[in-house]
Amino acid sequence: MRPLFHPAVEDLKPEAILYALSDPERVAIFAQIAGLGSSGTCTALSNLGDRVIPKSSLSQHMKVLREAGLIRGERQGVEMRNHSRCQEVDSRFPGLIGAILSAYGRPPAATNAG
Amino acid sequence: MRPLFHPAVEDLKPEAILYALSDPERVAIFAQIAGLGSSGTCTALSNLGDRVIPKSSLSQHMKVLREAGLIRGERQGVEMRNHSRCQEVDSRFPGLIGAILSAYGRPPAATNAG
DNA sequence: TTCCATAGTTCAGAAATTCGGAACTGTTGA
DNA sequence: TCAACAGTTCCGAATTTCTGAACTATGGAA
Repeated sequence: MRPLFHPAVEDLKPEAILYALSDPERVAIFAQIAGLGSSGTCTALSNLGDRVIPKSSLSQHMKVLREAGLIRGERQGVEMRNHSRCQEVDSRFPGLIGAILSAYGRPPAATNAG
Repeated sequence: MRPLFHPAVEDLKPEAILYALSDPERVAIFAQIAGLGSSGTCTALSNLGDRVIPKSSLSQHMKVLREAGLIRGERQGVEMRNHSRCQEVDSRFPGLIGAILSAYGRPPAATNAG
């Protein structure tokens, strides 16, 4: 398995972020991770909505979020701890994540994306 | 040719807006329309970037922007006048368009999206 | 060490989407 | 009636997405 790729803050691309968050399922995942403040495992994120996301699909979703720079994933034992990169993204694109989450009716926690 | 579809403000979907603006070519088109303040024809929008967009592709792009509720197109004689729906979108999702255009390095005019 | 369970990734084929040239529609003007 | 023009629709090729199955990696038990 190849190591996970995480873009540097200066390499963040708005199109990747918008694309990643143009899928409600990914938004639910991201909002959960960002809302927790802490990390979350993939498995814990697989049944947020009205269906159970197949794990191969979930893995793809996580990859899209990761490569857009929205989350950081690091292996911890058997599982993967995912946490949001809201502050980094916000430093690069101020207000973007907040506006997006608000539009989805998922008001961001001030400490995470404000 | 079927009549153009434009969603009502209350039917705007964040996912459609983010998807539409996850393509830099569409962002360029939208920014041009929004920035003009006035309307623009499709043809005038076809060579904004570093390539000429084929007109069938351009037509698709316009459709995506239109159906996301970002622009309104109305036939005027032979051509189509397109104008932005920034204010309507902004009334529904405050700050969203501004944050997105800013992230793309296309600061929105205050009168159009603020 | 070997085996098993768990967490997540990668593979691969089917389904869906996107791209763009060619054909078409609708409007204007000669 | 015809030609020119603006934009849409069609349709086949290329790309992307989806997801079950196979695989990798880690940890714990025997």
